[in-house]
Amino acid sequence: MKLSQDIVTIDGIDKEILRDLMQDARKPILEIARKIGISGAAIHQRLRKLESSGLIAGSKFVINPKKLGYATMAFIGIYLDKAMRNPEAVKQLREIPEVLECHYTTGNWSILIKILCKDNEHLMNVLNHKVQSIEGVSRTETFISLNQQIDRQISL
Amino acid sequence: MKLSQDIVTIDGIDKEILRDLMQDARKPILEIARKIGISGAAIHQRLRKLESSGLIAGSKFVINPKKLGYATMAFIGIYLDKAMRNPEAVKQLREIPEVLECHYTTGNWSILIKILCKDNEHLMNVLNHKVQSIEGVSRTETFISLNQQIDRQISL
DNA sequence: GGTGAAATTTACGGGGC
DNA sequence: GCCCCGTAAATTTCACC
Repeated sequence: MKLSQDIVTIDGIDKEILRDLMQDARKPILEIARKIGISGAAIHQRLRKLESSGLIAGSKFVINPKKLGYATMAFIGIYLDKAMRNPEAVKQLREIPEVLECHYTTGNWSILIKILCKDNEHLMNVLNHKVQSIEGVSRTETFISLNQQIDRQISL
Repeated sequence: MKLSQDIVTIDGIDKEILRDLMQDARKPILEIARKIGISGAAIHQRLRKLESSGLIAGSKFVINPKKLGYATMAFIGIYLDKAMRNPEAVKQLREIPEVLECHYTTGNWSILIKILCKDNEHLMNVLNHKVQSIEGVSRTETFISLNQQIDRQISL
């Protein structure tokens, strides 16, 4: 088991395996094996090593939120009164299911969040009744994503 | 086959299946079946329906970028000279592998991107030599993510 | 690291209810 | 919409090189 701070080195075969699975997590290992030209067992043990190294964080089904009526994504920059209140504010942000990401950031804001709502009215409700009511939040700046053109992971 | 604009309605069993697979795309269907208490075939045909409805967009292996030395995430607001140049600018942003997301946004900027680099120096290089050199980009504002506290999908 | 084969478990599809 | 069942395929582990 590698230590958490270690950097993992991978070769071309690892990259090929990961590229395939990053695109489709349920792609059969044997199919990848046939394509690359090594045995399924070899890929299996490479994956086990990559998992235990921590490079593979997991796998996810990806849902299309629009199909559930969630069509409004927005980024919200948050100004906090005191930097010391940050952990408590994050804890409360975590309780808001519409919040998908939360970053401590450099620059104007203390925190930047990504939020997913059904529509503008829903967004307004979340902003006014949930985000703004968190203690320490003094002001917010909202940027609605009119259209997401790129969405991908790190390229190997 | 449902039309693209249709909203999909799902019941509690669908939610349970999806919640499991959103957390681990390789979780065996039979395991989910045993947990829920219905047959694997039932889950199988529910998944087929959810896929053809477009609600399931796919599946992904999730990589931990820090293990490859990518430790600096940043959001960059981009001002463009002319709104008409947007499609061309996005096309060029797509060629920059460090760019993970790209959104047309309301507010100050024309575009907001999320970027992933190894360190601050790498980020500076991408900004100065790749992003800033795109025609139409007049100014940028950078917000470095010091720490990402929340990262999740829509909750069902 | 890799192979190849055996054993186990899953995925998949049809027919019935 | 779900179950049972048969077939095909995938996963996983093993001894061996």
